Amino acid sequence: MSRLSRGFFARDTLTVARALLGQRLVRVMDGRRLSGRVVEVEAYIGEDDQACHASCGPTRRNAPMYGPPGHGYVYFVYGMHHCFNIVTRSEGHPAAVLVRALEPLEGVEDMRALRGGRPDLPLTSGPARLCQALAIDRRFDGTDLCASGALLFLEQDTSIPDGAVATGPRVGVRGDEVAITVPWRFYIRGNRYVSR
DNA sequence: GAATCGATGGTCT
DNA sequence: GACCATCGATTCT
Repeated sequence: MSRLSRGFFARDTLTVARALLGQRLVRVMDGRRLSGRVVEVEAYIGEDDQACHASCGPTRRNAPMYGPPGHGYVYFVYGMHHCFNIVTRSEGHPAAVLVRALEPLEGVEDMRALRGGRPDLPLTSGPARLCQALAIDRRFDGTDLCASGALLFLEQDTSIPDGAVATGPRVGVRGDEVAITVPWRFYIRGNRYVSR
């Protein structure tokens, strides 16, 4: 199973978002692998995108978005949730892809425990849920997903044909008409693990 | 099934 | 002090 390298993430953000569908996000915890196939993502691109955290220019929080590609950008919202993004393009261009949903593959029992042991709640269908299931928090903010020895990284997995990819407006965003309507959400059509 | 609401704290002006 | 790239429970039709 080959790891996705820097060059994969250094491309145009929409290209990266589309290409991430079907790839495997892997978290190594206590020597065990927790992983899931990426089934839903959203792109946030540049200071002109009013829904992007970089829309007000560089701040302490969004600093990783301005950094090199292939790094994590993890932020804390609503006083209790984390969301995981992958930085794209090149240093100085603030853009990232939010991972919104995974299809659980490895370490399902560990994920269940991390989610509170509740059998009735979805494991990884939602940006905050997957962070909880994979124990992703701000320790991974700014970390290199391409480094050897990384505890969070991506592996090449399933190739998704164009016909199986759906797009639409991003979920839960605010901003101008463009930000609200631009179809920068990508997901695998019909996949049961896509959020909402 | 849809709509609504409370929880809870970091970040930025 | 306002604003959240959410979730889960509750309360409706």
